[in-house]
Amino acid sequence: MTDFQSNKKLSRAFYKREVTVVAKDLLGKILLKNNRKYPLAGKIVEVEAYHGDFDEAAHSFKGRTKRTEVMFKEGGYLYVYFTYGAHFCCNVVTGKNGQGTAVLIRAIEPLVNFDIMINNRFGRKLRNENEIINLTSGPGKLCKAFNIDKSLSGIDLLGDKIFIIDNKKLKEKAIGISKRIGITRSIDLPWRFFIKDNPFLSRK
DNA sequence: ATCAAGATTACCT
DNA sequence: GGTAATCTTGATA
Repeated sequence: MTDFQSNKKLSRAFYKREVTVVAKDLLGKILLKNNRKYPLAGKIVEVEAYHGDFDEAAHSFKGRTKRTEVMFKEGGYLYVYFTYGAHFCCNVVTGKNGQGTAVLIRAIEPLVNFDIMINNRFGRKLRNENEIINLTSGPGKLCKAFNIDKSLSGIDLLGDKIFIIDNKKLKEKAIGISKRIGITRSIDLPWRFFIKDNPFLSRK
């Protein structure tokens, strides 16, 4: 029993707060997915906030569609989308019902059952240690490693299949802030949050 | 029915 | 540093 497993699952109230607050507070927390027998777990080290009201980069900006419906739930649900014909990305829905705000999980530091994540991601065993740093250092990569796909979109993070558990609060000076990555609109919002100097970030 | 864009990644020089 | 791959979604006809 590793120590983080005795910590508490994050509450509905945690997720229902304002999206940038939740985004920052998710850093250092543990994402856990219960597989058949072995749990997959990793520390969240990089996130981005998206806000449907005035943020043109958010999928929810243009209103409800079949794809983005999940993003308008109340905080504490998972929103998964498919992009570039190849990758799934997972988000934590935040705020009140109908708001359309969510936090994209961009990078994770793997903690347990590396062999399963490695197999999920590469379809084989580890060839060299350099592949560890590349395992979950990006939104598409971590979904592959955790085997997260669209079938999990809309799932409740207060359930037992996939959830996030609490961890020690980070010091303010350990957190970095920047513009978001890979978008073409509303590019100046400083809504990317990351743990400074963590080796598992999507960009140096 | 057709089309363009995309919250990315891997592989190339 | 540049770009091809790949297909779902949402918009337009």
